[in-house]
Formats: sequence, structure tokens, C-alpha cells
Amino acid sequence: VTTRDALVDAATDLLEEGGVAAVTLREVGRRAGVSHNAPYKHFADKEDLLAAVAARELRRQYASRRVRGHPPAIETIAATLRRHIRHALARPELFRLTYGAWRTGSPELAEAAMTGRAAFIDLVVAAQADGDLPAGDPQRVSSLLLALTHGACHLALAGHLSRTGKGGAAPADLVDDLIAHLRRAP
Amino acid sequence: VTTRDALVDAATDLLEEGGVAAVTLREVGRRAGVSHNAPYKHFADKEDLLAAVAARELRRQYASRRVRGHPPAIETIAATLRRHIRHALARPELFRLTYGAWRTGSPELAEAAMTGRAAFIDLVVAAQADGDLPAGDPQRVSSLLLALTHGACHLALAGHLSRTGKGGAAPADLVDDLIAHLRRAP
DNA sequence: ACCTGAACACCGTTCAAGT
DNA sequence: ACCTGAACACCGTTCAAGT
Repeated sequence: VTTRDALVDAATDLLEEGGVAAVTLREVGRRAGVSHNAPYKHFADKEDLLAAVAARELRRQYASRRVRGHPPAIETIAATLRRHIRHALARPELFRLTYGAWRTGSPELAEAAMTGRAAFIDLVVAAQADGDLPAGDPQRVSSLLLALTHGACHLALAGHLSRTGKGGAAPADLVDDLIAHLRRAP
Repeated sequence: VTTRDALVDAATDLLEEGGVAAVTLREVGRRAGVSHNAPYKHFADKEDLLAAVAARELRRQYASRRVRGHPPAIETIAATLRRHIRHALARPELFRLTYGAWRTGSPELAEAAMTGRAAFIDLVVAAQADGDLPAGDPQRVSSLLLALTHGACHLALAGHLSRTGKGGAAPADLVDDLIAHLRRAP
């Protein structure tokens, strides 16, 4: 285990424990067993360390996306989005960091995001060929699905999707609703 | 202009200028012409001040939502979501703060959010009666529309909706797409 | 009721120095 | 090449004191 990995591990743990404010270079160093500014030998600054945390998370999510067998593409899409939601709700801070805005255009982060998106667009193309998704620019249909999934997670995490009374809807319900509507509207 | 308002003004300006990290109680006080800890006489702590910023923004957005005449509800819905997008893209930091997660359950903030959502649900009910939106729990249809709008803004601000090549889609395009699909799928 | 100034503990970052 | 310890400027928060 390299020092760099230990630093990213510590930062990830701190993030999930107490939000981005709890990620302190000093505490990161302490947990990794190095001095409070050893991080500067591996990362330009605090934001660069956080970008590494986000990039690793993106790569892990993509790696876990492998599918057994060959179910219809639309089912793989639904499963992918539901897993995305599960991850977001289980580790909210990591989700917010990973898909938040970056002032620094980290190439590592940009490339990880690109890879995942390209694979998803391929699935949309396949589902369109199956007649399970409406025709149209696949990248645009893909954006529609991802934007809804993303927004549902954000609203849920912000408490704006509360399941109070009858009208509540969990993020996964909204994804199901959208897919059902798209199937009916070619 | 009360001191409290001046503090909220200063905090709002700082937020939009340099993100949440730039909102410093010391600088807020400086800009408001008071000492660096006068804010503590009006707000419990920094997060409470930020909650006041977010709550005021929510109230302003709701206040600007008044409509002349009586166009079909679905058009008012589209216009509302488009204005939401315009605000988010124009003032990204304020958008992220307003709809971000809050560890502190500020009642002022919760109430402002509730008011806006209730008004939107009324519009959805009217559009359903017009046959312009599919039947189903209005709160759930409303969540679908808001989640997509929200997610599209977040993706756009994070640079994940880049208009490169042919496949790019702006948030407003995605909202139009969703509404078109919903109209066709009753 | 509202504000000030000093003080405390903490943090990001830099720098000279060590192996 | 990687790490340490001291140092600097800054910040959130508290407290005693002022009007």
C-alpha cells in the first residue's frame, strides 16, 4: 500500500464521516501515519487530493458495472441507474463530491467520467435498437436518463423527496416511472 | 436596511464571487461595515447565516413566479422550469447552496421550500386535468419534472452535459424532451 | 439589544532542512 | 524521491466588556 493510496483512503473515510469540511490535510496525514504536510508531496493541494478521491470512486463504479449474461439493454440500463442511486444514498458525501463542480479541471477525473458515460451511451443505442427507448440522439436520451437519476438523488439527499403521506417517491420509483413513460412514447 | 439584511447581502455576494469557501464571517462583517463577529448576534453560526441566504433565495424565486393571464398550465410549468434553469446557470453557487444538503434543519428554509413545491403541484394537477400530463399521483409527477430539471442543472454545472459534437443537450432541451414524451404517454 | 476587541484552537500552505 | 518541523496568515467561535 503506497503512501498515496493511504492518503486517498483516509480522505475518503473522513469525507463520508463528516462531509467535505471534515477532510483536513492534517487529519488525513495523521490517519495515514505521516506528517501533516506529507500530502503535498503527492498532491498539489487539498482540492487535488479530493479530485483523486472522486476519480477513484468513478473508476470503481464503472468497474462494478460488469454484467453477467446478455439481458435486454433496457434492463441493464435500469439496473445501472438503480445501483447508481443505491451508491448515492449510501454514501452521500462521496456522491456529492464525485458529481459536484470542479474549479480544477483534473484530467484524471475528466477521463474517468468520460469512460463511464461512453459505456452508458452504448447501452442506450442497444435499447433503442430493441425498441425499448424512443429514437433520437442517443447521447441526448442518455442525458435525459442520467439527469433524472442524478436529480432524484440530489432531491432525496436534500430532503425534498420526503416520503411523507401518500405522494412520496423514492429516486428508484422516479427512474422506473421515466423508463415506463419512455417505453410507451416512441 | 437592517444589519441582518446587510449581512445576508454580503454573504450572498461572496458566495457568488468565490463559492462557499469564500464566505468568511470576517469578510462578511467587513463588507457589512461591522466587526468580524457581529454576525453572531444575528445568526447562531456560519451555517445558520448560509441557511438565511438560501431561504431568501427560495422566497425570491417563488415571488418571481407570478404569471400574467391564464395560459395552459403545462406552459406555465415549462416556463417555471426554464426560469429555474436560467437562475441555476446564472448563479451556480447560489443554486448549489439553495438545493444542497443541510445538516441543520432550518425551519425558515424548510418552510420556503414547502411553499414553492405546493404551488408547483397545483400546476401539475391543472395540467393533468387538461390532459397535457399523464395521470397518476400529482406529487410524484411533480417530483419527476423537478428531479429532471435539477439533475440537468447539476450535470451542466459539473460539465457533464457538454455541447461538444452533435449530441450535446442543454438543460432546457432535456426539459422540453421530457414534457414532449409525457404528453405523448398518457 | 447590539456591538467590539482580544483570545484560543485550528487549518492550508510554504520553507528550510533532513534521509 | 520522500518526509519532517517550524512558521505564517487566516478562520470559526467564545468571552469579557462596552453603549
